[in-house]
Order: sequence, then C-alpha cells, then structure tokens
Amino acid sequence: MTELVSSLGWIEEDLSSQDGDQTPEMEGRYNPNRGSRGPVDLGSEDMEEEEEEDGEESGLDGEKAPKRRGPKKKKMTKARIERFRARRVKANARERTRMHGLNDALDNLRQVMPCYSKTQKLSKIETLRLARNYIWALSEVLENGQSPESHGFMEMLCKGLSQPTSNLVAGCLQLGPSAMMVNKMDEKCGGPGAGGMGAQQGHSLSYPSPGLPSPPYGSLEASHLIHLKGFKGAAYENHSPNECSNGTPPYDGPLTPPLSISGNFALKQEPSPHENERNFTPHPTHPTHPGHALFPGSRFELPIEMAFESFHHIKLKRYHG
DNA sequence: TAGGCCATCTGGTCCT
DNA sequence: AGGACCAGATGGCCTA
Repeated sequence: MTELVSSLGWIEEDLSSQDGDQTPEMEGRYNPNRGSRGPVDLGSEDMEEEEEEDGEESGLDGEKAPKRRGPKKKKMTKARIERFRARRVKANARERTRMHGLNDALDNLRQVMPCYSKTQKLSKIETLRLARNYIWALSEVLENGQSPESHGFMEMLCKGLSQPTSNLVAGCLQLGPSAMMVNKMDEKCGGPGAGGMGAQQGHSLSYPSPGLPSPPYGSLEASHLIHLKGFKGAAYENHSPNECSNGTPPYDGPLTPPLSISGNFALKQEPSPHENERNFTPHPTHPTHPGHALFPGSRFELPIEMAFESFHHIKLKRYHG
C-alpha cells in the first residue's frame, strides 16, 4: 500500500498544485491549502487498476495479497488519467458552487430571522433551529392568537438554541437601553440568572409543544432569555451592542424588527450594502419609529399592536379562505 | 489546547 | 457519461 501511494505521488503533486479550477468568484474564499488530504486517494477503480499493474506483489510483511477477481479493468493510460483529473476538477468546482448556493440560501434565511447581523452570523445549525422555531412561533400567533409579546413566543423562539444564540435572540427582540443597564447589573452580580426577570422565575421553562424534541444542547433556563418583559418596540432602540461583556454575543448589525410584517410572514428585502455600517437608520422596509411595524403588504408603519392585528387578520383571512 | 464551525476535496450512489 | 446530491475526511480559524 505504501508503495501504491508513493507510486501515485505524481498525481498527488499534480492535484495539489491544480489551482486551475479556482474560479474568479471563489477569490478570497478558496484556500488551496485548506482541506488538503495528504495522499490523494484515486478511488477504488483507479486503485484497483494500479494494483493490477503491480501484478502479484507481496505486501510489506511478505504475505501475498489476495488475487483480485472479476473482469480485468482497463489499463490506466495517461489519457484516462487526464480525463479522470479533468472530471474530478470539474466535479470539485461544481461541488463548491453547490455549497456556495446552499450557503447563500442560508444567508437569505438568516436575513429573515428575527435577529440578523452580518457580523454576528448565526451558525448554520442555529439558523435552521431558529428558523424552525420562528415558523412554529408565528404559527402559534396565527392559530392560537398567542401574543408575540408573550413569554411563550420568546420561549418558542429560543427553544433548543444554544445559550449564546438564545441571548442574541432575546437581546435583539426586547432589550432597550434601560433593560440593558439592568441586565448588565444583573450579570455583574453573578452572571445570567442572578437577577432580572428570568432569574425571578428561577426555574426551567416548560414548553407547550410535545411534538418538538427537547433541546440537544443549551438549557432552557428562563435566565437565558435575559429579560422577557415586553419586547415590543424595544428592538428599535439604539442600544449599544457592546454593552454585554460577558459572553453574550454583541449584536452590531442592522436591527431587524421583531416582525417586520410585509406580506408573508416577516419577509424583508435584501439589505442595502451599506446597512452594515449604520447602526440604526431608516430602511424602506424597516419601521423607522420605535414600537412600530410595517403594515402588511405596504410600507406604512403602524404601532406594533395594530400591525400585529392587521397581520393576524390578513392571515386568518387567507387561512380560512 | 480542545472544541466548534467551516470550506474543501473526495468517492459513492442515483438519476437523466 | 455526466451531473446532483450526500457523507466522510481533513485541516484552518477562532474562541474559551
């Protein structure tokens, strides 16, 4: 086997030095040194063919390698190797493109999540979990009339998320300057859970949907949610993202409305390229006033209660035909 | 330094 | 034959 690998050494060199399949779009993303795997495995077919060429070769310890059965395979001519390489290079490029598409889709998903930051990106798995929770929570709003300002809504949103993500979501949705101050004090006095509303509860929250699995990690302690009291409108407050200093990820991206209701669920338009630079500036699809949300299907802003009412009304109308 | 997350390469499988 | 999809492997980066 060692000999086999060394006999393929030239291919390894060849493949590792092939930056030829690096497309311009990958600039800055593709690092040829990344994910390199040492000896390149040519795959069963090619390996077998190499073995074939080696004939009855004894192994390292002198024991005989079992004779291979089945039809003899074609010899690995230089032309075939070339074709194989070309195919592999193309397949790699396609796979990269495919994964980039997948990542783009995830990015789009991140942007319609109740907390979105270009700089503090949710991981892939957290994005998917939060998306599921978001859909679930919104369904509850629609079907059971649950208030999006309730504990339950926030609990559903944070279910199964890691603690940092839960904090991020909670922070994005409901923390105003005063809450942040209180929270900071709480944390200094013994970390999350030492005070504040969550700590006052002092027990794990119970979750109403038995159909959903328990969180794989992260706890559901109420203290993870920092403060759950009325987040309405607070997300538009210009709180400093760096006020949390003990592990709570700072939120320094554009502030996503809790539910910027415009049509289906909370779809937003693509953020402007400059959105990242401004901490809080008007956006066509974002409400510009604290405590306001966008009127469904339009750019009118309403007090958030009215917006939810309209949202609810429209959804019910669609739901019931 | 360990662990989490990620991008990439790769071979296998299925489908057209 | 070739493309899409998938899962395993690998190594880089970052953070606690």
